[in-house]
Amino acid sequence: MKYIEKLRNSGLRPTKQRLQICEVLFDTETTFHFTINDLANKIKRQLNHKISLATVYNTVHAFEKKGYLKQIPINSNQTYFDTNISDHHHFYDLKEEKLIDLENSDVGPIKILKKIGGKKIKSVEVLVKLED
Amino acid sequence: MKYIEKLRNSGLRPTKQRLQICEVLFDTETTFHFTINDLANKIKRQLNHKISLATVYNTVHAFEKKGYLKQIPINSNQTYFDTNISDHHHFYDLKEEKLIDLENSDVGPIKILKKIGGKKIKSVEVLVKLED
DNA sequence: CACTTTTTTAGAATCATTATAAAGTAGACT
DNA sequence: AGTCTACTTTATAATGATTCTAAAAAAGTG
Ligand SMILES: [Mn+2]
Ligand SMILES: [Mn+2]
Ligand SMILES: [Zn+2]
Ligand SMILES: [Zn+2]
Repeated sequence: MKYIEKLRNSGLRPTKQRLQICEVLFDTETTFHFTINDLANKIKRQLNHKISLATVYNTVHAFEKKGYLKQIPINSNQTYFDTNISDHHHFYDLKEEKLIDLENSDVGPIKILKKIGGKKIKSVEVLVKLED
Repeated sequence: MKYIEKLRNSGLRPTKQRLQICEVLFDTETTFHFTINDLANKIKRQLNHKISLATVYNTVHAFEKKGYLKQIPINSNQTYFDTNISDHHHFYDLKEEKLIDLENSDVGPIKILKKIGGKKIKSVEVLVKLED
């Protein structure tokens, strides 16, 4: 399996659940945005059995810490994650409550002119809210 | 009182609680970022009595809907609001878990080149995460 | 196989937020 | 002022996403 090494190299044991979650998350044509609940449903649908919700939470957080997933800063009652870990931004359609990728090339270069002493920039994320 | 008109013009009755929350929010030298809980504590401290938490929630949401407050898109277990309603952005210090204003002039102009049919851009918000 | 450590799991706990519904208040009109 | 109505406040309950717990299962090691 192609994810066994990836997990081992991250210090995560390649359990059946983690490998299955890898398939659902990463064996896809395109990247996508999801909440934990979205993912739990997708797993049940695709694999025809459920993985404990606690495991889904644990795994998503582990993958996020390892950099295999990104959290999207947005105000929602649920946390959104992204399988697209490239440097990119988002439209948020307020009516549809949907996220849409904005590639870095779709946004001009962003210059941060202000500096905070002793701190480094870890990420720059743009959220563009859309209305009708 | 200077907030009576403001509230009336928004279709909000100028109640004692709303006027007091206006004072705490807007009678300040500088703008600030807060959670509902921060605000409830600030009220108790500054006014020496408490306003029901439900009223604080109701009022903050009413003010946000009227445009007197902005919600800051950030992943936290609590929702952050901003009394600075100007077009501006934020640093988020991951270590200190603090928000810092980034004036629009501190960030170069942002060009959104991608368009979504039938949708208008309502806001463009940049979140710059800081680490040590 | 033993043994240790990590992981999974169901269910409970937490806690920010929202809903409920009864009591209070503001505004309008006699 | 008093009456009426719609809006607001409030304590409290309900909701629901997330985290915690602790016991059972699985993984890795030799
Ligand atoms: Mn969240
Ligand atoms: Mn929130
Ligand atoms: Zn994305
Ligand atoms: Zn701000």
